[in-house]
Amino acid sequence: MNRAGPISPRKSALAIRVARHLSLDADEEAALDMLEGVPQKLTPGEPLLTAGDPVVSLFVVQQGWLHLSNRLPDGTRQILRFHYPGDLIGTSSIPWHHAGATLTAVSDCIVTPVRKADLGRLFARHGRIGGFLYAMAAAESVAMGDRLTSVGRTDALHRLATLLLDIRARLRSTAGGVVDTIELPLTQTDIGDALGLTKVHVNRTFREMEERGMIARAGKRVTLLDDAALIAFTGFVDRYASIATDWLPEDAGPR
Amino acid sequence: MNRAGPISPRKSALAIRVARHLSLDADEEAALDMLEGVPQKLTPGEPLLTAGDPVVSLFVVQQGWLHLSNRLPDGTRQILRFHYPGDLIGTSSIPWHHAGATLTAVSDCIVTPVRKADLGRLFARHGRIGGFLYAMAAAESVAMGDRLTSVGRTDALHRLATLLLDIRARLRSTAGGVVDTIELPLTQTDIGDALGLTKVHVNRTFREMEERGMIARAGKRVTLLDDAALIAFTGFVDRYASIATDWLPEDAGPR
DNA sequence: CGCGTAGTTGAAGGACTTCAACACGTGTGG
DNA sequence: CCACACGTGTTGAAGTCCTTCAACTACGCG
Repeated sequence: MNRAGPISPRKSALAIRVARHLSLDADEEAALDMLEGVPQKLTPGEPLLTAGDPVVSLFVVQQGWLHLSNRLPDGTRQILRFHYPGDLIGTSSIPWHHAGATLTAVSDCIVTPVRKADLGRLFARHGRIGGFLYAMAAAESVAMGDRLTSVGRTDALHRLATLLLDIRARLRSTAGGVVDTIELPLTQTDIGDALGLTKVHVNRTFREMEERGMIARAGKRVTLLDDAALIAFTGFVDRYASIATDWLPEDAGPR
Repeated sequence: MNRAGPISPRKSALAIRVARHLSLDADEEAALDMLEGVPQKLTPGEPLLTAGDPVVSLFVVQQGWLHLSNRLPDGTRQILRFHYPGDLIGTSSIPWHHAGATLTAVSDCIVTPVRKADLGRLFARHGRIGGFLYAMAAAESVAMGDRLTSVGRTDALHRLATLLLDIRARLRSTAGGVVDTIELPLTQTDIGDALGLTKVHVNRTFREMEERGMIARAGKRVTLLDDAALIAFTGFVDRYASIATDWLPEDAGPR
């Protein structure tokens, strides 16, 4: 359960994220440091967890992108969300003993396992951290609601524009600085599976965005040309910009 | 913050649900009993929380249905999920100071407020309960993923069939017994907003389900005629049947 | 160089929407 | 007590956005 010292001397991306939102005492910090297991590498397209698999561990994304997806009996797929460094993933298997959906690496990834029982102890002993994880989950749930709204109620142009803004917002919040060019490791098929469209129509929609001067493309690189216009066009709201923790007690209190 | 004794002497639907999954000690039980405020009534169509409103309290559903929705600039609406007795709602406002989406009563409802700061204390002091709430949120998130998959990747017939099975499953898990006739308080416009369809097409789809012998209708009452066939048709999975808590410590431990 | 995957484009078809009208029930005020 | 308004449900006809099918091109890698 300890992290392998020589391999990864750095702090976990999750610990960093928690610490950015919550001032931790020594106990809490130690608990977070003990939480994750040995880092594990994934290559693009490699599944980490398949729906139905028995699960004893969740994972923390340290590097790279993954996506969470469902597959229907007829083989079609729906991508539910993308995950980035600092995300706790596999949470769809918490309420059951088997995975509720499939996790797949999009790019080269490094993830660290978190045993469910260890997460349980973290919740029981360091509930403020549990509260923060709850807030993170709530934010992701709202973001998924935005996606559902986009897929259920808008046309292809709006869906794609929203997705690009969403990805850009996530990259900004992890990369730190301002990003306006996105290096997309996704295929157009992937994008279609996220938006509820065919790859053919994704392609046509990209072209239309280009013709309208909304984006510029160069291979897998996409540049958003007019931020303000795109945000006005889609009504996009950045759900990751901040996570409130002022509803949690200031300190951990007596234990 | 105390429940008004004479008005509602019964246990909260949330406390009942937690106790069904977790064996609580006296401390935990007391904390749950202190959590909720004075019950509040809602009439059908009445908003409880509108996206953007400042929020200091979440709510527990004691009676009735509500739905969570987003509204787009052009006035169209997407219903994200329905909420039933025992659900903790308004969680989409936890990560922020303003509501992330709108909550509206579908039928006559009774809800009890939970102040965010009180929830924070519950997480900090009784982390096992926090863990259970986390698991509940994860299950709801998976259910929303199923809805997204349905809307993004299936036709109207599958979407409606899945929604009916989903509603039926929720009613079963709260009502206890087996239910095969559903009294729908929803308009066809509501259903369309949940499925990403127009009310016109919802109507045609109802008719087609009837013609195919999948359902029978009498006013707002819908009967599912062949369970096995419907489940096979949709690939429906009941996400509410059970919530695992064995990843949490057996007891609260020293505090 | 050849093979596989991803991207691109055209043409035809289909699922759903839009527009429009009417039916039905319920509550409300003249 | 009927007239009327209003929300909901229902149905038809026309239109549109997206899919399907089918090529063909571009790119990367053995």
